[in-house]
Amino acid sequence: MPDLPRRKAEFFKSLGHPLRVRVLELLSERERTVSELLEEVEVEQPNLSQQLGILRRASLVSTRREGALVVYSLADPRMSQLLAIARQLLLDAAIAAQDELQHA
Amino acid sequence: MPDLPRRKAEFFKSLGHPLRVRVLELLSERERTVSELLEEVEVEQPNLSQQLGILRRASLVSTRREGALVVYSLADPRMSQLLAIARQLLLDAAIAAQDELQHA
DNA sequence: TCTGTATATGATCATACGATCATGCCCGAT
DNA sequence: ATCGGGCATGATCGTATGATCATATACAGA
Repeated sequence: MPDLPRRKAEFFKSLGHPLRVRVLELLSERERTVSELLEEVEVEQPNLSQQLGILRRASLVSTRREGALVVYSLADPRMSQLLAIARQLLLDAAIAAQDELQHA
Repeated sequence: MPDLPRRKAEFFKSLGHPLRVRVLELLSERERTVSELLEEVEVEQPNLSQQLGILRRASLVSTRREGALVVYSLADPRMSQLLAIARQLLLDAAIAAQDELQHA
């Protein structure tokens, strides 16, 4: 079990990109093929594929082939929880920032 | 509420560094002064301070001055939860990887 | 006010990351 | 067998990030 902080940082680093976060949120709803993802996320195909590769190598997502298509899904359902907590945290922080401004 | 995916990516990006993760985990236990942190984390002072600055600007930690010292603490207790989930996720992934090797 | 300790900031430089383009591979259909 | 769609990979290049060094600021005590 070597170097947990480092592994954890790798993990979070993989989450540190708007496109990758977007993909994970889409996959939180349901699994999708690459083409489906491609329709939702205004980027070029190689770019998406590159980012999917990063998520794959970080084991955040898993894939299976379905004929000519490749289906992506979350590797662990707790990823959804994690994203949800992050969302709440951010929303509350935003509200707090609002309040700051009000009282300034 | 502009650009939530982007903000979320910024958030995770802030977590994407071994030293910063380490600091957040130390702060999960209890608040600490910079010097206390410095004793635990084999890096030079300016380096630590730089990373603390990133955590501060991302509003992941808050600080207060105590005389000559500066005390750091988590800005939101849910950060601990989030780190805990990440830890579990990683541990399970590691175990799964082990099993793979066993059966290979 | 001067000094030392605690912490932060700026500059520099090497490395890592990501967008883009070109190309390669896999698969189903003809 | 070959052709076209669906996806992945490699190369290149601009930009962002982080380690390090030098220096600045804040504070306590003398």
